[in-house]
Amino acid sequence: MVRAPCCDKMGLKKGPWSPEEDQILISYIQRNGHGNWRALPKQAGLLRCGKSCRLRWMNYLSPDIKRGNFTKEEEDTIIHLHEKLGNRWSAIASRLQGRTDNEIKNIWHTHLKKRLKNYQPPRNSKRYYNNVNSNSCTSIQQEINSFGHPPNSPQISTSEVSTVTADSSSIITPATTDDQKAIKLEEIIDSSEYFTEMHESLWTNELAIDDNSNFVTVAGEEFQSLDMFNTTMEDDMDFLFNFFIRTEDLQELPEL
DNA sequence: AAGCCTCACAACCGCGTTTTG
DNA sequence: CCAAAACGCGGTTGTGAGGCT
Repeated sequence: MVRAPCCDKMGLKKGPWSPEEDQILISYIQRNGHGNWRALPKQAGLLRCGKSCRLRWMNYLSPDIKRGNFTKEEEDTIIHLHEKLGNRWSAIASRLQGRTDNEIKNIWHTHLKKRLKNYQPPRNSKRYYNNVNSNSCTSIQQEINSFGHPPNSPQISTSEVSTVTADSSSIITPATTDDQKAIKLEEIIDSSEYFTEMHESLWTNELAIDDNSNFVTVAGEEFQSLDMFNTTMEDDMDFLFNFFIRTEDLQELPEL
């Protein structure tokens, strides 16, 4: 592959964008879209390379971008997804509405890495999930909505509350008992399609899925196996439970 | 007040992948 | 099918702002 000459070799401008340049780029894209980044700067009258224009638009000017500080919930999600996906910043960004890969990469290097630096997850961490705060509930719901969710199943709503039924759709219900907030995982995905077996057991104040004791979660006890899940769902369940564990762990992380 | 240091983040660079002719 | 062009990603750097001495 032949490398395109870099901007300075073509006499193009580099460095920070001026408000005037921003305005030209915004106006042009609003009028014409951005079908061809290579051709865009010339057509728009910008002395920038297409790559620079694309980056400026994608990372800063696009109206889809959410500005402002990351919430604790977003940070927790990033930490979890990084654990799951590694440095695949764009994949992480795709699961955080309005955040760019560059932004996530930056916040990882400047904030979150430090936050994790002195933290070692407990060995043999207990795979129970209890006493989770409501923000985490929301995070989990967002995660499940955006990850591994079967195409036809409904999205999870924070306000949804239900009881288990044989054909219930995926619902995670934040259940509050006194000061405790816990997750009651009632049924994640339609059992007939995504689970080889799904017992209709019901828990409150703990995350638990029962499969005739093959896979049991009780506060203080570890999960035992994922054998109950069929292969199409296994990765997603692995993700889900890792997330529960991580979220639990994260509650012990020091604040910045 | 000045100089130095640290931090945050926008932007660049190089390379792999995908698209196009 | 192939080469060139374009795109997109992740690592890295440059720079301005703010804090500290």
